[in-house]
Amino acid sequence: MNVFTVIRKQVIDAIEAEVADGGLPADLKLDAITAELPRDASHGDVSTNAAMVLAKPAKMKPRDVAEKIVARVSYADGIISADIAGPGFVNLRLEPSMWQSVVSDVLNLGVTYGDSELGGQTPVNVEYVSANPTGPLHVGHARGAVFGDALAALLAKAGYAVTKEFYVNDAGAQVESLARAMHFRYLEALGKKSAEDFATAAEAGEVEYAGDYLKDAAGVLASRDGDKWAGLSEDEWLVPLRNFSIASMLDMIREDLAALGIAHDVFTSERALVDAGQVDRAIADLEKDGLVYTGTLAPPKGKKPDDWEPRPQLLFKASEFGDDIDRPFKKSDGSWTYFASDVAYHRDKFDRGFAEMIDVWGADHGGYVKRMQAGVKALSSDKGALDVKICQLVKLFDNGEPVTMSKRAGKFVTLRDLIDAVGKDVVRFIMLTRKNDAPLDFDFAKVTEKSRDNPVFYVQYAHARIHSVFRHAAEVLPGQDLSDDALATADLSLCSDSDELAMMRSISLWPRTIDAAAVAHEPHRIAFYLYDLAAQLHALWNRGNDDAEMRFLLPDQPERSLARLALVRSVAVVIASGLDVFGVKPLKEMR
RNA sequence: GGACCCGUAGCUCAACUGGAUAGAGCACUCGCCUUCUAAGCGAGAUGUUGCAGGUUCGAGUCCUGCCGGGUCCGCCA
Repeated sequence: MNVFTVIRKQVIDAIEAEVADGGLPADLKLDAITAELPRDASHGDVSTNAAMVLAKPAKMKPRDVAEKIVARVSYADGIISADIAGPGFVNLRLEPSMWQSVVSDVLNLGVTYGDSELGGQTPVNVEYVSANPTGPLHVGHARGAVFGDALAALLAKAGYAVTKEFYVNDAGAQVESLARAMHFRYLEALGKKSAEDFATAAEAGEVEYAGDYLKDAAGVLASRDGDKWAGLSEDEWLVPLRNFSIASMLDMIREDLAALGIAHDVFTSERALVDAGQVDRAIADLEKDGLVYTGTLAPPKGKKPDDWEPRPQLLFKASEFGDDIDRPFKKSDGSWTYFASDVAYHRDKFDRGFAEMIDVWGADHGGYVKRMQAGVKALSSDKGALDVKICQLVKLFDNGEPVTMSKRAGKFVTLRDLIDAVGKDVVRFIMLTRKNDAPLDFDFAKVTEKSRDNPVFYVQYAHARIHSVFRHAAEVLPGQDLSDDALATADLSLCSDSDELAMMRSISLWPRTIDAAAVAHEPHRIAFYLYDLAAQLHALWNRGNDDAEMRFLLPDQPERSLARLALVRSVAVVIASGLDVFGVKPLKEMR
């Protein structure tokens, strides 16, 4: 049960009863009516905008509508009083039991409290990471990885049937460069080339992917195949070594992801799509719809490439679907562009039953969003929807000092470095403390600091404190059953302090926080919610320092203690539930 | 030149997607530990929400135009 939906229902019942009696016109649209916690507690428990929303269509003054609502809703179950405020808000004061009952709901449901039916098990495909299989994951990938994973968990909690997908870009020229670098490392492993040779070649730009990470894989290849590939021409070794390289890089990426607690459901290979003729088919279908033609693009204004020359190309009418210009499907050599195979890939997702798709991309792909959405509209006859979440850059600091990384030297801060430095859970939580489209500062010193301005610590500390209470409770209340089932039957009417009721209100916001975050595709809202919840818990805790009567454990008042234990236990459950969406383990102890 | 993102307190960020007097942390001052973790809590004040218009009962939020910052801009994925 959700307090807000219950109250909203009662407001709507009141309006419908009034309509039936002729006090309000029929056919009013009730969708925009809300029931929410007012920002200011003096405005009551729940506030509704119904009168203001209905005033215009009903051709009445907001306050007149409000009076009609108040007259009826005042007598509804659980409502003590209703009054009109400001421009026409109806403020409701609820029976404390309305909030108190939330506690037992939470204890009965456990971490499934907050699960919703919002999604109706609609299939949603969340594609994230999708890093090129050419090296280990780095910091930039970490944010998209965590974001996508948390978004997937969030949508699952909100009742969607989520598939987590990784798109493997294994068809372009970059994997051939990878194969060449692998071959070089392989010769090095056999002792036929030296590290100096490699450095020279890398310096001259003859070998890309100069990082050391290929060495291990090359060693594996050398011990498996001996010098089998050493005397052959590139034509002979390129394909097998390419396949070997991709496979070993993917293994490495999967291990990196596993270290972050991430496991995708589906890996889709670009090359497999191309080989299966899916690109040809997808483009042919668009051609049938008259959306493909051969033409010449105008050069970009203002910043013209030096080697610009007009060329006729196979183009997609992206501009008919909201993009700025039409986009090329074929390169001048006649091969497909990356965009063409990406269209085929999204067509493939759509055909697999995903009308709702979410792609998580890095900041440098911002300019690609419109064309991909245009592509999805075209290939799905406007039945598919693609939301693209762009994750902005992560700026690394150590105690306020920027951490520089040079990708050139093959030395960038890897995902592993991050995890080794601060731990998986800290990485995950911090990456979710900002909106995806805002840049994020990640300070190695700060994220491990034990203070209020480190949100991970602060939330975990609240959880640990609650567990600490329970460790003591066993001594203070010997023989009491402190299980969730038992606490769910505690007499919560003994928790009637205004701070305790406020705590319950916050707990009751959890389901709607989930829904709102899921609809907006914004997992970061959970981080802020948890932070606020933790702050309230810490505040309530400290009430006990000032006033012994407010301590959770009162040896001479077992009933009241049990009620308070039920309350704080439900806070712990909600925190655990939120951290669960983030893939973070709640801590029972911080010492 | 164009497209996309961002612009809120000295700094870092919120604001329940159009609601009431725009809120937190940091920094600064003062106060709170014989008892559940003081790694915490309480009190104290800061704003022309970049600027100018528009839409309506009501705008930080939506629309238009400027200003400033970032990212990107045919055959790289």
